[in-house]
Amino acid sequence: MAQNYNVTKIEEKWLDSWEKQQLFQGVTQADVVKADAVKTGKDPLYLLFAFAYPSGSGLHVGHVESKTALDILARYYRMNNRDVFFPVGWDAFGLPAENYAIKTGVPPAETTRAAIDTFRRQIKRIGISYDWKAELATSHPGYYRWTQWLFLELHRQGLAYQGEGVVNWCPSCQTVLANEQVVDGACERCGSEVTQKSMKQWYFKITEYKDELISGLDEVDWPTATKEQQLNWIGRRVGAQVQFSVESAPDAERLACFTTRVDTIFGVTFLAMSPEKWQSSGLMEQVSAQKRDEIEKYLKAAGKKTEEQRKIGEKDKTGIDTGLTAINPVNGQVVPIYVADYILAGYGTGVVMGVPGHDERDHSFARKHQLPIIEVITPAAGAKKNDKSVFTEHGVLQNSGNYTGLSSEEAIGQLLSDFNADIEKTTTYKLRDWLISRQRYWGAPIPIVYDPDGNPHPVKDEHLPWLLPTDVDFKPTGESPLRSSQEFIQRTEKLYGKGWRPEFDTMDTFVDSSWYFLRYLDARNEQVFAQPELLKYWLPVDFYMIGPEHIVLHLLYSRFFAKFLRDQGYLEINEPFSKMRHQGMILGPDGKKMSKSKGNVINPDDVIEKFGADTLRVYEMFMGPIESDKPWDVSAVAGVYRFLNRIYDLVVQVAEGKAVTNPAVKRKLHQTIRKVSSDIPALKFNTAIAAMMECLNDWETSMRADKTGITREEARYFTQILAPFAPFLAEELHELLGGKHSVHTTEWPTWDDSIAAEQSVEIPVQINGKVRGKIKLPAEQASDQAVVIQAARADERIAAWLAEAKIIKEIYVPRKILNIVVKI
RNA sequence: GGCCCGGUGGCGGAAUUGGUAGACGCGUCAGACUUAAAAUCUGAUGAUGGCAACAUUGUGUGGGUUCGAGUCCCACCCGGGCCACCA
Repeated sequence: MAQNYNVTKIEEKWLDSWEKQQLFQGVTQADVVKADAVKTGKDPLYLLFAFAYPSGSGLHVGHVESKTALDILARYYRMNNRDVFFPVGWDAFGLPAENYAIKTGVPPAETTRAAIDTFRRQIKRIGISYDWKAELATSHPGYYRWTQWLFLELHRQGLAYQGEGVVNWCPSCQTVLANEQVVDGACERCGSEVTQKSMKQWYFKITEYKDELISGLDEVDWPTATKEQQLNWIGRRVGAQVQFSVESAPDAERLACFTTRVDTIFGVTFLAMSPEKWQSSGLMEQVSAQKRDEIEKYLKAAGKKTEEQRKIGEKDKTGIDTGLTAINPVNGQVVPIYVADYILAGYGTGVVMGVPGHDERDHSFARKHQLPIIEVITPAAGAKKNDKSVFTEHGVLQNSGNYTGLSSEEAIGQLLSDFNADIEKTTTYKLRDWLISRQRYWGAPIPIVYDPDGNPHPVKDEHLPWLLPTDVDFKPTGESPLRSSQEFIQRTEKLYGKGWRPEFDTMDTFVDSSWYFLRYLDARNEQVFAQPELLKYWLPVDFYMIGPEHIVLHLLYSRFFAKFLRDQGYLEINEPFSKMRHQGMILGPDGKKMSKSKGNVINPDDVIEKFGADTLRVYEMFMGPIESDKPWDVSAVAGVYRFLNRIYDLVVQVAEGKAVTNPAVKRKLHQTIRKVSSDIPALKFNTAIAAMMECLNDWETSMRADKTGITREEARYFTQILAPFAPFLAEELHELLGGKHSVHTTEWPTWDDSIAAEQSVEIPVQINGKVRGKIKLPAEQASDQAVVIQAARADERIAAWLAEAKIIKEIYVPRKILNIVVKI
């Protein structure tokens, strides 16, 4: 009877053998690649997995899922004669290692190295066919030397600049955060409340590419949701800027308001300025002395508010009347000017025309401050009214002078042309420049030095890599840890002169992780970040698998770098990632997100120990569609293990000889090859596995019945289509069946449609859309409608249904269904 | 509040994109083997009624289009994710 095959022994045997053969390695050597490309004429394929942060807890089942999925593609395409590049690396800089260092004093370099070693061992153990020769880690000087080079390139082009500004400050991490890293007013990483602080920081001018970052999305095959989120983040809005002059100070600069709804301009009953805008406007001078105190008080209170409190303010819109008034350029209406903290400083102009009739925020502000509310838009005829008190959609203008009766769209166009001195078409964006300075240790040092007068200068090329010092105190002080390094300061003075100081901040780790896919192509090159020939040969990335958590930032930044490098002549592509998909999350057996505190974590090592890596891989691929979230099912894993054991059992029987082809099983095999061959490129791994299971079931049944099934050669096809999924078992079985070389270097089997074709067809027969019977016909007769109808009428059950009825219509969809429409 | 996914047996999920709903796997039940258990094998398994053939019903809800709807259209309900005082 079937005995479990010795998983551990087999898997370890092949691990060893593959390692010795250096299977799948070495493709990144420039000369090899060029020679290969010319000689073989192979079609290059770049498969990319979003590299991981090597956390101390090691590989989890989620990693296994996405890595296996890509590995299946890599193996499949190699067998289909594509030149596959499938690299691996580590997003090794980052906070967890530094926080650990703060706690224990163990340098991040050490913990990171240990973590990488663990990951590497685990990844090899599950048989991922990475090209290890291209392995990289962002914390390695050989890598961050080029991160620094990239910074300097941007600097040279004026796209890396220093700016003083109010920044998000995380008091717990003791660092500045990018806007993108602030979630609901809290630090994305540690959850502490973020405060505001004014500092001098380095920025990358990503806004330079804002329009191209939008239009480029048309070129790529990405999930629409991802594109939407990118668009949402860039936040392009077309609207108008309306100039309001200040009535009480005719000489003062006019106030520009951004609005997407100029059509509501007759409904303006006040102007509102953000506190920040007010402070920089100089309007305070125009205000009476007693008002001034009140306003100062308000500004102070607003400045103290945290993001969280501002949110609560959604319901309670505070603000203060400045006593100043402005003139509506369209109708000359005089309206009061308020300072209100619900106005965002960073969006539009920081001044808003208040239209309480048609904007919910303005509405609640107006009610609180007893300002008039004018209705100037009504729903268009036929349009549905929603029951909200404030009508915020487009409609038809009312109480709007000459414009009354126009639609919103018409009015916007008219106003823009009638008032071109005061109303100007404008586009605004939410996207801000990227703040990259971090007051942290474990990151790439910003390659800038300051002269004794405090002016920044780029670190000279010959001084790269601008090494991260090691003699630092990790304890957070609110200042950059690099300040505590004697070596760092001495180095700077030695190389640049007395009184020179290095930049003490390091770069946001997103900088490291947003160009690694370029470095993979030539990871050991010390002259350039990658040779042009290699970049040209491999780019763009053909398929990128990435977790949904990196949708916005990582992709935006990577695209920005690619476009920048293209403009500098290094790349020829517009978009770095042609096709992208996201893997779903593997949930615990309880259907909840895995977490240590819930105790529902599945450890891949345990599964490997019990069932082997093949079972782990096949199970994870069988769970369901790759992009959806799915819970772990402990007993279903055993089902996959049974499946693999049954394959082993059958193949051993075949290898022992005496196997004869059973035409039905052979047909099934060809159908299965066809199905698996189309499912893999479509990422439908679960149905590919189901098809192999079906094939095995037929094969097994036939073997049991009369010792027939498929021959040794045909069984080898089966091991070949199994190989991407279960590389260890497939290799073992292939050898058992007398395969000369590794199954992974064989050519993908082809199927024969004529063998795969079914000989007889079963056609369901419906009466009025309900299946009442089935008829079986030889395949060649099934396309003849007359024959099919005749056969259907001859069928006993159908005849009974037709006896009392009058046939109205017969619809035959060849080989699929016959529907007889009758009247009873 | 906006946008994006999704809702199919006891469970994970299939369904040639408008053509037999429930492939495949898990679980459950019954049986074989066993002193027994595990493992393995065989069969059954959406629900309701029936000894059975079979009938009715069934893909979140209510309508619609169609010879035919899980699939398309309209309205709604529920769950998940992302964004959100963005004017």
